[in-house]
Amino acid sequence: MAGRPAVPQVIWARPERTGRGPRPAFSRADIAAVAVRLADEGGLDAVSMRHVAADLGCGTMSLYNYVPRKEDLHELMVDAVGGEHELWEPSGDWRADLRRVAHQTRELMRRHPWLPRLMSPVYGFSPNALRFLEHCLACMDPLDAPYGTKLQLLALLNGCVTTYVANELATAERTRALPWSEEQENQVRIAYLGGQIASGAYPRMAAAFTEDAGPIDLEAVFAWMLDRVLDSFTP
Amino acid sequence: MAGRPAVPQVIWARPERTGRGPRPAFSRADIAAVAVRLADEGGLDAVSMRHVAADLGCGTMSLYNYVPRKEDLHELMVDAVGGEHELWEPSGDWRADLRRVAHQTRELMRRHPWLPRLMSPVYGFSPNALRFLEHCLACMDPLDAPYGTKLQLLALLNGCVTTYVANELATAERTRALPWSEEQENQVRIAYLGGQIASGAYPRMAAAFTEDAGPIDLEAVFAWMLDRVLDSFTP
DNA sequence: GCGCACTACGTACGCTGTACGTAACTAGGA
DNA sequence: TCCTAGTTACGTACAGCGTACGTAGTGCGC
Repeated sequence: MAGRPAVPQVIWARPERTGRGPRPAFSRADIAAVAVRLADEGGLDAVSMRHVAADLGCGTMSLYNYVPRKEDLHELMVDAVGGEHELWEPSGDWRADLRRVAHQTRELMRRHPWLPRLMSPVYGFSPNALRFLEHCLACMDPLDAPYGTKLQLLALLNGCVTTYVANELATAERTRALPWSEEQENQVRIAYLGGQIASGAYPRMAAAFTEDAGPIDLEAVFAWMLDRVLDSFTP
Repeated sequence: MAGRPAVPQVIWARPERTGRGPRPAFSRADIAAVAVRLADEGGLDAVSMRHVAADLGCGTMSLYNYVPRKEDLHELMVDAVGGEHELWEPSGDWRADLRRVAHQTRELMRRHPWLPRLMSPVYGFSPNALRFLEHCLACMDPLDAPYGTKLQLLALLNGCVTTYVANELATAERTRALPWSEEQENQVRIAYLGGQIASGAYPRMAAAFTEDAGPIDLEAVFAWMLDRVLDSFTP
């Protein structure tokens, strides 16, 4: 009715097996694992329906029986690596626990550099995302605040971690597909930037870049950021 | 030499006009304006080399004389809307000024919902980005801290704003291309989520969703987040 | 045992970014 | 002043993408 409106579907609401017909040759976990491996090895661009199907050993269009749209494949991938989160018994110190969560998330994203680009609040309802959220809320049990506030803090924290790691990884991930090296690219960019700064139009930027700073300790900056966000939270 | 290594280029280092040959029919600003309009109207997917060229009124491949790679087109777009930032004389209250910057950035992203997806630190050296950074640093002149620290705070602030707005916009932007309505999609997702919560496996999530919360005030949450990040900063 | 819902998959369409070749044009050096 | 080298303009072509559709074949529920 109404033409062909294509009923919307959340892939998690679909049963993996309905009973009728031949038994499926693969599980969702199989498919997600293949897609994750492809993305880890060749970047997100290497994850195409054709590649995943070929790696699984089936025809391209067969994959559509398991994954109706490519976006659902992405959702499977995010959920699959979300399962790598280690969940522990909360210690009673919610700040320490959330710090640990954040560091773990950062490690997860460094293992799977494509993850930040796929992160989206609409994926927040996958099975492993629900387990993760529940765990974070459990860590915050000692904190006396409404759940709404806790969820806001979690969103803020995860947002900061995501952008931080995305920035960390942006250049590397971007460079992967380029025909020239990262140093070459950086050299050109720095040369251009140097010219702009030398023009005198941006005195503070110039000062910032000539400032005697020493090498940046990414770990320290990350920890600094976490402290900013967590320690400031006094409900 | 060395085969065809294709020398890397930052588009800003290329002069718009070299002197030789016929005078170009368009300026970079023209091209950026067209691309931005297309993205505003039809989402980022509507920005293809063919569409932009057609809208400019030239052949597809002619566009490559102005924009060597599609990524450069994105860089042009980010820079162009960066020019919409209103820059003012710093008030002396750096927190208030940065708050104003953040609100402006949010408005900018709501006008151009594709912006968060294109935001990347490698675009940070475009002309308008330099102007913007210089302005932010000027706002922070009353703050006694090394420029390195100021830049970290700026990165943190911009990161939070970006993810916050990205989350705000994700569903809307995502829904644009779907053949079914946003309510339909949400209904399906909520129904599924309700089933999961009712299973009893996620007691805190269940409590969070049954909590008497009232409607979320996105403005208030945004302001709350800014206060968290800014007020916590005591060098 | 019948029928139907499912799996499997080849073909095809429209779209993408862009490499390459060719023709027209114009400014700088002789 | 003319020549020529570097640019602009653009059509063609290719490889790859997501996926709609049609056609077999399979096995569970009735």
